[in-house]
Amino acid sequence: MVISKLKIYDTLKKETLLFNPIHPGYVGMYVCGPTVYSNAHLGNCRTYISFDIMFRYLLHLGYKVRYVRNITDAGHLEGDRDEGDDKFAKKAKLEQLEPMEIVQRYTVDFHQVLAQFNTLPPSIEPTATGHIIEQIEMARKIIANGYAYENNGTIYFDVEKYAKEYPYTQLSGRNLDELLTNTRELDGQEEKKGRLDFALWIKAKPETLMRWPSPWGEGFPGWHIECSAMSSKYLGSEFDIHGGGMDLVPTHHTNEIAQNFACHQTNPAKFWVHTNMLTVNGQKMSKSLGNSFLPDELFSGSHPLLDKGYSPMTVRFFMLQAHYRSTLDFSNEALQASEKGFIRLMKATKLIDGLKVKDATTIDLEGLTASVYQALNDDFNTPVTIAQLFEGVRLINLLNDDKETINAEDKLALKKLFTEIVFEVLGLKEENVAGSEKIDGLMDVILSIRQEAKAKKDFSTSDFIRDRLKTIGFEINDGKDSTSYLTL
RNA sequence: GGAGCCGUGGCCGAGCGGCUAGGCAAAGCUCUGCAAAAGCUUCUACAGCAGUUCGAAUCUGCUCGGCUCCUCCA
Repeated sequence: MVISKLKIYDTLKKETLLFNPIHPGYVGMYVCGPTVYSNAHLGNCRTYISFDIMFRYLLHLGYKVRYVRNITDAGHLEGDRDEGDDKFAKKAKLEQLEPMEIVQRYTVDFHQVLAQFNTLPPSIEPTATGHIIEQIEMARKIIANGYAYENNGTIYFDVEKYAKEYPYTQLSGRNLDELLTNTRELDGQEEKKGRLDFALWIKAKPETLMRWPSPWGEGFPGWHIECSAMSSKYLGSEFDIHGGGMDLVPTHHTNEIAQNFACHQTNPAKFWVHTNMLTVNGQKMSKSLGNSFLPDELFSGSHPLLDKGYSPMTVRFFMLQAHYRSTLDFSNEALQASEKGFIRLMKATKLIDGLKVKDATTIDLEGLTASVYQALNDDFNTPVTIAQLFEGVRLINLLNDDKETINAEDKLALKKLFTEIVFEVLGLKEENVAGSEKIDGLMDVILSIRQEAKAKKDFSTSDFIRDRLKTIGFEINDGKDSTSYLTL
């Protein structure tokens, strides 16, 4: 195991602290997953790619990680008014489908999209509908502990009572009094005692499609309770990392912490980790603003704001060139720059195997390795990690041009560094893998014909071959005594 | 209205008291039949104003501009 001095920023304490797992060698991580009532857009993907990096790096450091990411497939209301249809029922009525057909469709879509971005599947992916009993049980405990009350079949969390004993607004940094006075007056909330109270369990109306029996009659769970119930079930009442998008801080995660304290008297997570938003022209990408990109529109280039399509790995690389806690602006120019940079990185990575071995090493491999790990240990700073890798790219190219030398042992270490960081930790992979034996053979034939033409100074033929190959994705590079090709 | 974040060279984006970020683009050079690739070199910036400091992109205050949250949102 690499000696880790990993530091992570905790939203609750508002500082970057040394990470030491609660149980040495083991890490429990919970990330709020998607509500599967529509297609995942790129902003959603950014969050899950960010947590994928954390998952991968923790695994790389040798931890046994249990990564739990839920699927919200019930109980998420439109407008959080604690009444009316949930998002699935609404969409189901619209499309004349069963709510669970909606859930299935978008769960499959979510998995396909994330697989294209080469994210690892979580260890456990629990659903809200599969944990109704746990949610009811948790609501009962919170009632028994005195922090929730029933009104006509609906259970509300008593925020004002809770806030007298616990720092309810600690995560968001808000002032409770201002929240109480500034919160908007919403319709249909006269059943609540306090205006900040939120529902743990909601009574079903006659037309409600998704409903379950409970001690308080038929109903369905509130949104926030599912994460509290499922994280407690699979990771215990205290675990290492709880993550999600920054937009979950003021409501969802604030309420989750409140539920956990009210039930278990504990803050569930040692580190609260939040990813920043993906923006388009400076504005948050979101469905309601109508500026969201679907991954497929990006890959194919069919979105009106794009000049061309970009591959999943280009997009992943693009996202990793910004830190997860910064906003990242999405544009053609930025994507194009990333595309070229990514190709350069992959080309150099492929060159390592063919480097000539000498007696001595003239590059500072130790320094390079140390700076790469230093960057990753600094709150998963992938942009700096990549900057260091490009220093390595320069060195690889110098080695390839015989301007520096490397011995056998260091060549292995260089190979290990690039393989582990580029592929395992950053989760990048080669695309357009051609290199089959038949293609190699075919290219040998074509290149030898071109070589003959060059020898006869028939440059129009040799250039024709080179240009045509370029248009179909083969880059021809004439070396001193040999010619190589790369697939782009 | 309240809470908070941000404004870095042509573009993207790190840094967060002194030390080269990096990628892309542009220019020059080396190499080459010409290219490409690669290497080297150049462009050395921190919204504005004032202050703290031996020293500020980095700390403080104000101004301007943008964004997020307070309503579902990753």
